Amino acid sequence: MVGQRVRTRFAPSPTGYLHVGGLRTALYNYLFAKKMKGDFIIRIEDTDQSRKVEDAQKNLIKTLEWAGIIADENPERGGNFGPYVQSERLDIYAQYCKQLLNDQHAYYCFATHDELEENRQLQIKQGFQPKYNRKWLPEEMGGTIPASIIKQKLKSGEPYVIRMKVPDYVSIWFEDIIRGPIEFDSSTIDDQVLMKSDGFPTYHFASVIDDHLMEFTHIIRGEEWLSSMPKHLLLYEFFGWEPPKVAHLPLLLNPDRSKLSKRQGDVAVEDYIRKGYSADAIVNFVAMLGWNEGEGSEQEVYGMEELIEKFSLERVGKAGAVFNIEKLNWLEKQYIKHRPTEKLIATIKPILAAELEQKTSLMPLEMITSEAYLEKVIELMRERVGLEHEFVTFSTYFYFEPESYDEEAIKKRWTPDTNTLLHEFVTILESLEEFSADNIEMQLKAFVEPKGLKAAILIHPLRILSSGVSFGPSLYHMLEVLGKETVLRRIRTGIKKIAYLVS
RNA sequence: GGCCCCAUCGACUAGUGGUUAGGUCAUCACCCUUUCAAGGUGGUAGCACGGGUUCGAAUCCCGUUGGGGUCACCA
Repeated sequence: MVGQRVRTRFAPSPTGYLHVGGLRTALYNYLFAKKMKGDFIIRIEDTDQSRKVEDAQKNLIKTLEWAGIIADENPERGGNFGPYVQSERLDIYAQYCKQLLNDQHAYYCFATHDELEENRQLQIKQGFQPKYNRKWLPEEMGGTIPASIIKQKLKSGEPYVIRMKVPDYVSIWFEDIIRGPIEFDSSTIDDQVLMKSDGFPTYHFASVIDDHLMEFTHIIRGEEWLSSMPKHLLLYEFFGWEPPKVAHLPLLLNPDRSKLSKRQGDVAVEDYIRKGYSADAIVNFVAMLGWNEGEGSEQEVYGMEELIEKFSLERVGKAGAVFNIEKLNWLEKQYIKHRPTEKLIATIKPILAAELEQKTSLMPLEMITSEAYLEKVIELMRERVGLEHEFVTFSTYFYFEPESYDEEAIKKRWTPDTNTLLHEFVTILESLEEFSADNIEMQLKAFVEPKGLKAAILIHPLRILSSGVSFGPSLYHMLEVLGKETVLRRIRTGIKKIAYLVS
């Protein structure tokens, strides 16, 4: 064990989307492995055939890679410890199960579902803990069923499961990297089913076998697995294997402190991708939910490389953390603020292209789709958007004519003289040789000051007419970017369109 | 309910016996300002409770309360 190359795993079941909690588990496994110059592996736990979802495995891997979490070994890429899909390892589990049977650490159980349920209800009614009653424990293991009966049942092809025999009244102790020493009494543990009647192993059995065979040195998983730890440890003991080190991560919580779930917001990483969050922000955010650098650090923004460099399991907290979307939003803004313009352009382009398929623009297409133009939009909007797609969706007026005008703002900003002033100023704008921000500002002030008026008297109406809304970047710069032709057109048609409001 | 885990501002957290309990998000006020942002300054706000241990506890121990997880032929 000492000096061994670190190997960690993320072992999701392919039942659908990637949960943000799963993303964090995968992240921590990845960070730890990379920090230790080891390997991170993805294994698919598809031992429940009924819950298997088509394409889920592909999607899981794809989403993880989107986040920058690249596995060294996975079902698609392969590796020296494959197969990495449990349904392809059935013969392996059968073989180890046989060993347990031979060693009398496991036994056949022919109880039916109804029988088990009945037993369970009875125990609950009597105030006992629901627990398998060991009806099928064979004589030679201390039970009542003679070997001959078992043999006969087997021969007749009756369905059965195989259960592990949990020793009575032994203390099971282990050291969790995050939580410290934890102790369980074996009498509280049920005789866990190892092999289901369909021939598939249960999670507990398959994961122990695989974790050993795949030579993982550290198991990092959610706290919901903490209480099944003793079963796993017993299995390691039965086989005479050295268990890996374990770390149980605190849960991610809803705002009401219950386990993070659907119904109270989005839990799928895919939901956040769809909304437009970037991998940088999501990874950064999720990493900080339960881990911090400590030592008085006040840093909030971390890139993947930096996380790898600074991550440590010892600094993972024990208490659950609420998934607070506001902080995510803030982080996203931080990233947008510092993201290279070229990168932003690359993500905006297809979004704009899609918009242009839906709506027609009166502006020259070559112009508004050019990188030079997008760069100017980004310059003006960078500190005003919360998500990348908002360079298009929150800034539509840079590409499309206003569809409506903020009526509230019009009522507030229009005086009886506004239209007259506007008409006069449009003529001035039209005569401008150089349609630059400085020039527009100069002209506007020169126009307004002799009249004893403030610039604001025209600034607001100009903004509303040319953008439709009352907020946005510096007016002069916005007009410059829009261009003379567009600005003149919008003011002229705008005045007509809002006439009903200001007559 | 049994077992297990957890507990510092509304949220994420720093803190490992002696601090005016620090930072970030959110929130409030002010400044900047043509708007909206961004930025700046300042403020409100926290050690769940009760016992110990100690000269001294957010920090260590016990209990209480509260929250969470888990008790399947699901993972």
